[in-house]
Amino acid sequence: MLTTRTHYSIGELCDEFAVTARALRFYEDEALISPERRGTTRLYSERDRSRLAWILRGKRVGLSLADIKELLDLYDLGDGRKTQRIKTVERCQAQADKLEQQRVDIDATLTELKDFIALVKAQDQES
Amino acid sequence: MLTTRTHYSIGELCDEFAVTARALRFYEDEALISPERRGTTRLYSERDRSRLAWILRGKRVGLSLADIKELLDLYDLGDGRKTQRIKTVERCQAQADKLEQQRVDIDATLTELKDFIALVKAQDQES
DNA sequence: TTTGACCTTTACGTGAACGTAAGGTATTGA
DNA sequence: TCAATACCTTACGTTCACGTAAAGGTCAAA
Repeated sequence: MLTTRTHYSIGELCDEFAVTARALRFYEDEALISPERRGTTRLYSERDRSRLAWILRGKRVGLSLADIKELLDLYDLGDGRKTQRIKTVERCQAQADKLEQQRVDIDATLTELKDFIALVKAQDQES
Repeated sequence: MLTTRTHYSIGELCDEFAVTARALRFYEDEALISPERRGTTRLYSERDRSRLAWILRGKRVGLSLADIKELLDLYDLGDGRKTQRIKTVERCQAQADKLEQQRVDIDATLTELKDFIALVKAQDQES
């Protein structure tokens, strides 16, 4: 039976995700993760681990920690009153729109970069 | 004859691209743009204008000003000795790889965001 | 001529996201 | 028993990308 680990030390997560312990503690200060403690030592659960993965992916696409926290909180709530659900959808949609625009920009930049690379490589051949 | 303007004041570029004059002067300090001067006043050419557009798109995809400067400089050079061309291709390829990864991350995040939005909207109907 | 709209420089301030000591605790293997 | 290893907290330092005065120059319209 291929079972997943239930707990990770801070060092293990650091190795797995290539982040520093300082960063993980900082995320905790900012209330993005809340690992348990055994004494003073942090014990990260599987859920903490996947939240961390989400955080890091959020960072890679350029979201601020504040944005990431907001989205994680919205996921956590998931429900709530109707007025709040409307706000939830609005905020998520706004982030989604930003990401769509980013995709367009990335595609344009990639096209230019690749064209330029091809150009320089061509010069390489002709010499 | 639909001709393009040849010069822009700092204020005009600020309006067009929705950036502050402080930002434009900062980019100049960092050697990303070098507008001419009429007296002390900056005169941006069409080329400066398109460089600015490039800079801002670079920022939107998460490049640092240092990265952007490097790429702009590489574009400017365009040629050079063979050893340098190799480095040029390497650096460009590295940035391109980073952007490809970012696309993947954006797609994943977008999928999750949209699924979540759909979920919350569905809850909205059922109440 | 003076008001207002622009432009300039110099220089200190700011928020985000950690880095980096400095010093202490707890467990573990030689 | 002693040293290494891994964890902890507190707190000041750092980089990036500008923001924000403060103080002033230039030019056109009223």
